[in-house]
Amino acid sequence: MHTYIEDIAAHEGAEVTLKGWLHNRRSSGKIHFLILRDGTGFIQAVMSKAAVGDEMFKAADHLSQETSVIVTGTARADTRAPGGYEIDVKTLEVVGESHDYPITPKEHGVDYLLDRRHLWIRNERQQAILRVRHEIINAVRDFFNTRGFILADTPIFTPAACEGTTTLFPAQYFEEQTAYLTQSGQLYNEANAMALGRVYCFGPTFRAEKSKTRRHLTEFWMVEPEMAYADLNDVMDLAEGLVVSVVERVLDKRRRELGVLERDTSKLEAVKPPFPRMSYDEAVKRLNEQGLSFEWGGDFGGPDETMLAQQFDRPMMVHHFPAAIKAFYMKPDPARPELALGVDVLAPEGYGEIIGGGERLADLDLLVARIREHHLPQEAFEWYVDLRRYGTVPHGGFGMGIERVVAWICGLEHVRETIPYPRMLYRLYP
RNA sequence: UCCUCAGUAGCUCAAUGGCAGAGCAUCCGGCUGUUAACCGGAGGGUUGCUGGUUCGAGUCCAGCCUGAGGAGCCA
Repeated sequence: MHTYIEDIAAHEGAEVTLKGWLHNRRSSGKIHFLILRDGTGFIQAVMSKAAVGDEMFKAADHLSQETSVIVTGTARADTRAPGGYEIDVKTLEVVGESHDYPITPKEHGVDYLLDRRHLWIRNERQQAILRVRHEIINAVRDFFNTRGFILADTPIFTPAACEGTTTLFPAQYFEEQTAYLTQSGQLYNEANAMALGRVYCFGPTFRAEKSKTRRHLTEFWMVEPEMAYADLNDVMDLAEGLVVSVVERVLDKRRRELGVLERDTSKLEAVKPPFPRMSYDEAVKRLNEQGLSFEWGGDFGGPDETMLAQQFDRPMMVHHFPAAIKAFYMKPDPARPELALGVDVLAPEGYGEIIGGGERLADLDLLVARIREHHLPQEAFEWYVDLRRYGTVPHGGFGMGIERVVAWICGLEHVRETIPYPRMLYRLYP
């Protein structure tokens, strides 16, 4: 049995064994300060020459960064310790040596760190981010699971594009057929919703876009809920509830990690319902009032999204987009067919779009016409069209990009730090 | 794909067209309360690559390579 650092408070005054790695070391002539980490936290182990004797003290002289060690000693409360506790070392055993660890306590460039991502994640800050990511994913799953949604995952190998526009990663599929890595579970989700009522899928998504920005990865994780018998308002209510629930959960369970990241939590505490909801028409008007010349009919760029979101202290929604800039499966507004019943959720503080979705096109004839207009091969979509042939109903849902949500909640500059091994244009290692 | 910027010691960065430097890391020595500990010493260089201008190029010019930020596209 050994003790995890996160549980140290329960062992005050007792002798404990910690198993971990040496994170850093400071030394004086007759006293060593060894910073240990074990994946659950960091703690300072104090080794005095008088307590352990010359031999063990000298052996600890040359312990280097990331040496794996087993330390036994007494847990002691100490106001000088950042975590409130220290260990007075009785014995120390080296499990595995570490020489010339490449990530030193000083600064490093992003490229250098990404080439050593497998080691970079040992860093306290990176650990905090990955813990928040874990909490966000759990919060998302709990949100849907406690509301009657069924997890029904969609395939990663797909026969054709879900949305004709973006580029796909091809893969050889047995003999003569090419498969593509999924760029959205959307279409399969609709079929699943017709079977199970309310569903969600949660998995990796692949986009072969040559995007080179702080908001893009080629491989990212997306959660996509879909509801039968739902309209645009139901979709917006669901998106709002999800975001509020996730932020509350992180504030509740991961305060310590947000502190490590120096996140201004007052910005997150402001994330309360209701979120402002604004039509595309209104958004265009606002942009022009703010001095950005934006023409009706275009899609928002980064600066446009930032300008819109900056006017509020919580996420905002833009709905009723021009149909021309949205996917073929979006339902047109019956009152104004040039508009699509889609919605985007924009995160505050300039983080941009975190959710995109809306009400789907449920009418058979119109869907077939749209597939033709978009020059998509109808044979590949016959199964999807079937959903309109056999008991079609109003339905809708959305997709939420996990990495963008993590970046926003953690207050990060770039989504590359939000996933253990980011895949980007020009980056496939490690 | 386009635009902008960057590339010098293991790492982070200095160096007016004129001797290649500092901090950290590593190694040696000192220190019983350090918090990216501190103090003293040592080793460490094909200045991304190729060519050009010049008495002389890390520095100026051209091309290429690699990366970053942004655009487009999207979550």
